[in-house]
Formats: sequence, C-alpha cells, structure tokens
Amino acid sequence: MVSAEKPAASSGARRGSPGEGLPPTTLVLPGDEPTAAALIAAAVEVMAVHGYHGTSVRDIAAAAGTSPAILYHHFTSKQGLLATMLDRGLDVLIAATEEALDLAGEDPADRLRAVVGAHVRVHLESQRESLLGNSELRSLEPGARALVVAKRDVQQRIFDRVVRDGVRRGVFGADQPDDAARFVSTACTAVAAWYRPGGRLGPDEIVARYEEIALDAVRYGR
Amino acid sequence: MVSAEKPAASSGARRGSPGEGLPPTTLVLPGDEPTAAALIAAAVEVMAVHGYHGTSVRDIAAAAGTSPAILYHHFTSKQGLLATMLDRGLDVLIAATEEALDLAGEDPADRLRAVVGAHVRVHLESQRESLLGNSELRSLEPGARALVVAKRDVQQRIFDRVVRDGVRRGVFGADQPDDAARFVSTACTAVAAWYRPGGRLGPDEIVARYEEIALDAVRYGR
DNA sequence: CCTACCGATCGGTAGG
DNA sequence: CCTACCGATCGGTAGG
Repeated sequence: MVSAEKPAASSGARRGSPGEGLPPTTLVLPGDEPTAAALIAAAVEVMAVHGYHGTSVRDIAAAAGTSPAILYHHFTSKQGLLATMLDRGLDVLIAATEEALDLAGEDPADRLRAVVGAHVRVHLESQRESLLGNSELRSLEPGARALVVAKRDVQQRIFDRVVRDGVRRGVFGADQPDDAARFVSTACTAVAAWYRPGGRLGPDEIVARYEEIALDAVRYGR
Repeated sequence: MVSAEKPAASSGARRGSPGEGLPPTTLVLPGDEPTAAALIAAAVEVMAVHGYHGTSVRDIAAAAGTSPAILYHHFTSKQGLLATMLDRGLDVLIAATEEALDLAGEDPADRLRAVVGAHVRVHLESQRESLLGNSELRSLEPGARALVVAKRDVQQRIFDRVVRDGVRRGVFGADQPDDAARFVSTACTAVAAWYRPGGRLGPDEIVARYEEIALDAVRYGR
C-alpha cells in the first residue's frame, strides 16, 4: 500500500500558505495526502452546516485542503460523494448495532439496551454524519436513495425483532411491538438533532437514560 | 377578500400550455390570485422534495403559478419566505398543543395524551411543512433561526411541564422527567419522517397508539 | 504510455 | 407585475 509517486509535502506547503481565502480550520494538515476518506470527513463538516445543495464542491475541497479536481478524481460527482457518505454511515450504524447484539446474550432487556445503546452512541459520536443521513436522503438520486433506504429498513428491523422477541417471551408488555420499536428508534435517532457537546448530559449518561426509557416504552416487566 | 387587480386567466393559460417543462401538478389553478399564503404553500411542496438550497425562486413561483417577481413583492427574499414559513408553522403547532391542553382537564394522563395527540396530528397533517421545520432550520440566517429555535423550546417546555406535573402528583414514575419528555416529543416529531398516507396506519390510529406508548415511556401508573 | 494531479475555464443557472 | 437582465458562482472538465 506504499506509493512512491511523489512527496506530497511540497504541494501541501503551497496550499497552506497564509493570506489565502482558506478558513483557518482546515481539516487536513499541510503535507497530508488527500484521500477519499478525508474528503468525506470534510464534506460531513461543511454539509452539516449548509446542507448538500448549500455546499459547493469548492467548499468541500477547501475544507479538505485540496482542490475540486482531486475531488473528481476520487468521486464521480458530488452526488457520488454524498451516496458514499450516507451508505458507509449506515454500514457503520448497522455493524455497531449487530456487534452490540452479539455481545448482549439472550435476555430481551439486555438486547434492547444493546441496540438502543449502540444506536444512540453512534448518533452522538457521529452527530453531523447522522444528521446528514436523515436530512439529505432527499438529495440522493433515486437509485442511491433506494439503497440507503433499504439499509435504514435493515436497522429498523433490528429494533422490530428485539421488541417482538421480548413480547413473545413475555418480558415486554407492549401492545403494538412494531409501533413501540419505531417510537424508540426514532427517539434515539433524534439525539443527533439536540445533543450539544459540553451540555447538561454527556454521551454515557444519555445512553444510560435512553436505555431505561426505551425499556419503559416497551413495557418491560409489565 | 376579493381582489380586482387583474384577471389572471390569460397568464394562467399561458403558463399551463403543454409541451413546457412545467410539472402537471401546479398547486394554484389558473385564475387564482397568488397570495403570500399560496406562495408559502407552493414553497412547502417543492422545498420538501429538494430542500431550501435545492429549490430556486423560479421553482417556487412556478409551483404557485406565478413569477419570481411576484414572490419578491410578497417577501423580501427567499430567506424571508423560509423564515415566515417556519415561524408560522411553529405558531400553529404551539397553538394546537395549548388548545388541546386547555380541553384536557387536570388528569396528568389526559394532559399527556393531549399534547402527544396534538403534536403528532399536526406533524401528520402538515407533514411536509413539519419536515422542513426540522431539516431547514440550518438554512435560516442567525436572527430568524434564534426566533424559531425559541419557539421550538416553548413547545418542548410544554412537554416538560406536563411530564413533571405527572411525576410530582405521583401519577408518572419517570426517573428523569425531562429526558422522558424529550424522548417522547422527538418520537412524536419523527412521525413526519416516516408516515405515508395510505399506509398501514391512518392518522387516528397513529395518534392513539403514540398516546399510549408515551404514557408507558413516562411510567404511567408505576 | 499511464496515473494523478495542476491552473484555468467551460456552459448554464443561481438569487435578486 | 412582466421582460430582461446583473454580478457571482454553480457542478464539472478542458489541455498539458
């Protein structure tokens, strides 16, 4: 994976020269090689503020410390970048949730705590990316959107299955398991909309409280 | 409310001529007077699909069956239209919620059902406008955004107060009333994101089920 | 003769 | 309240 093409330091140093229109909070240090991952990270930051259509490819490139031309080397289009961003974000969310479930054992309450905890934690730790995943689905062209929506449905079905299992075993008393699962998952998703780092509650406290409220919402032990 | 300004039929006929790029679902019939309200309604429709930055003033004007110039007669800017749209949407939401509370009496469970029912119903009946209220807050300039955020806080405090009252009276068993109130209100807001008219559940059923799940989430009767 | 990029600019369209 | 435009900037691509 080592490339001997050309030292990138000179190019980076040129771009980093002061007095230019670049914002001071460039996300890639001078000398770094601009990768697809760095471009996605930069796009997350700027799109979270102005949205997909409110962000130009030049905004994204500038935030990554590079040029639009490099963006078009790594992605077919601005659309392609958005599609990759949202698709990978959901892969991370689903993987984290399934991993938590694998570790949770058989107890339905532990399993609901696992999926709620994983879902909330991802939405707190990748807050901006999560916000974009919810607000910019409409900006995806139909093909890519269908793919992302399908992955969102996969995550919802994980919640559905955990709640249904708990009801079937008589541990949860929810009258309408799927509605309760939707109620819970959407409340967990919404933490990305109101959470502010440094606020009243930290991520661990939010996770712990949401796990217990979720158990109440499915009538755990009733 | 009758305006004698000018018969709009000829203009409407011109715009409605076939073979043009106009979508067939123009929201204002030829002959209607384009008002600020009609422009907002048209903007809600097109912005709900493409977002604020993805929608041009020409898109809005065309959906309202009028011209960009008329839009700038009724609003100072595209920003001004968005600010008016979101501000009035929250006024409607808060008014509906307070009216429901007034009718609810003293029982904490009835009061929670009232605010949940009103909040959910508004988000179902004004689905697109509600979606924009959540996704396009970031597109508002700081002054207007602060005003809208303050009104959103007013709505959240209504939920907070109802849950706290229920806990104080010993009717709700929530350990963390404000967190439960946030959990519930955000789940109710999210109905605008997943509801599809003609789907499994109608508005009345969703309202009824969400009222009961909300009561579970605050540990009603425990 | 390829890739990975550069500075510059394309054809159209944005808000006003 | 329309036609005709503006300054600028859009997403994307040219030659080298």
